[in-house]
Amino acid sequence: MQLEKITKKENPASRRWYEDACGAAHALDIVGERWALLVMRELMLGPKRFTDLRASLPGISANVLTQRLEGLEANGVLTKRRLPPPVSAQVYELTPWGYESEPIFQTLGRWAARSPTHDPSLPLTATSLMMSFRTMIVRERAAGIDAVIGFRIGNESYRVHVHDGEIDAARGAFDDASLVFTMDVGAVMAGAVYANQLAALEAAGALRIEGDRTLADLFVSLFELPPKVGQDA
Amino acid sequence: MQLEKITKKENPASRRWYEDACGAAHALDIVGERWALLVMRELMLGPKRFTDLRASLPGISANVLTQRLEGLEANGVLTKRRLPPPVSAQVYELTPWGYESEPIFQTLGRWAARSPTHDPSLPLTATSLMMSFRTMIVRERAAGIDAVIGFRIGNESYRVHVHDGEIDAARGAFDDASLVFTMDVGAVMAGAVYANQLAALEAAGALRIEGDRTLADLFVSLFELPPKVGQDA
DNA sequence: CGGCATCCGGGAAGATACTG
DNA sequence: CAGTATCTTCCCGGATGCCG
Repeated sequence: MQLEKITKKENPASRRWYEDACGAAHALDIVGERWALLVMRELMLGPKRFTDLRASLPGISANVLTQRLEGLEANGVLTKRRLPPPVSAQVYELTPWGYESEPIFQTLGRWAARSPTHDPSLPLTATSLMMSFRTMIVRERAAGIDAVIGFRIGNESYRVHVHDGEIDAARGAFDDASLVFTMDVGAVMAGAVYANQLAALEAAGALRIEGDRTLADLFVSLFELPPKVGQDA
Repeated sequence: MQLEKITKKENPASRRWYEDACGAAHALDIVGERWALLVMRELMLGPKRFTDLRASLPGISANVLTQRLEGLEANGVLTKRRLPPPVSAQVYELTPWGYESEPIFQTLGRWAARSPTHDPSLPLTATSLMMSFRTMIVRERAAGIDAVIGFRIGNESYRVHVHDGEIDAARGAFDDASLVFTMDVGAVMAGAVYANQLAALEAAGALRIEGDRTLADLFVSLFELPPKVGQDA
């Protein structure tokens, strides 16, 4: 008789999940594997294709990305869709419920921004930058503003709409923008906003500003990071 | 002998960490490993000792728990503390910043409660139950209430204070409670609250109610789960 | 080129046993 | 009670190769 490993291998429910009715535990069953949340983050501003996801997440390997996409699709977080001709490419898109995960990123980000070990000098994807705007805006400061701002980051374009104390961000064109920022990588804009380096970065040539310069100065003053641990609010 | 410990953990650019300035990514660097968030969850209502953590997290092995506690301590999320005599036991306690992670559990839980694959029949720790109260309370329904309720869950005691539309929960005595629920496991109370089974569970002997029964009926009506995916709000 | 499937090495997680 | 020690299993990361 093969009395080999009858342990728990046979029990499929037991091995790799938390068996816990707690909502947070179930969330971790779905998105707790390595890279899963970052894949979702990169899809928060609209569908992307496999290769673009890989490019946004340096460090993820193709097979892991495949596994995560399969798992997230099986759990109803995203869907695989084929664009109509002539594009005819395959893209991955969050489901409506998948898009509802944004508050998870906001609470994680707000909490970790206070971490003593957070290093803001690391690279930042354009998507992360846009999501940080939505998270870190100080509503009262933006209350009276209604403006459209364009961003060129590498070869991507983003349209940012400030209105009613909030921020909308979308990938794509920004014909109606009254101000356009151009830069190579998202970290530049993060330095302008969160380290008050707008003027210095423009002088250094890392950031180009076209259009309403008063709005540019105003925009970068709308945001505020939570204080680091040990520093009082 | 000491040359055994050539930890590659020090290599900054290579292994296992997302290299991403995004706050959410940094949060995952800290709490993204398996079990880390659940360990923190079990500490959200106050310090616990190693063995109690293990008991609350069936499935975690001792060595993994040791590693998580070390990692979380190194990142300033919790501290190891020795209780003064005569208890003289070692406990783990969240730092103030560690306690600030509660919104992470709330957003994760609220999101996952809508999941099509969520199974509320799994076991639920007492801590999870208390945190679900804090998350799922409908403020308007609780607005006019000020009451103290005691819970005996297994051999643990919890004091729950409903006031100003919110819930405070703490481990420990509840001398001033006007109502006491007694049960073996937290899942019973979850059934009473979230599946409207209060009367049935009491009749079945799974739940004992002492004190203000009107308050008991009122209490279980204060909470509401978000609708499942596919069902309208 | 985009989207995987496959194979491999190393390390993290899991189970069990053991110690101060 | 509070963890080590050890061994096994499995996942992650990287490279390669297939197929439309």
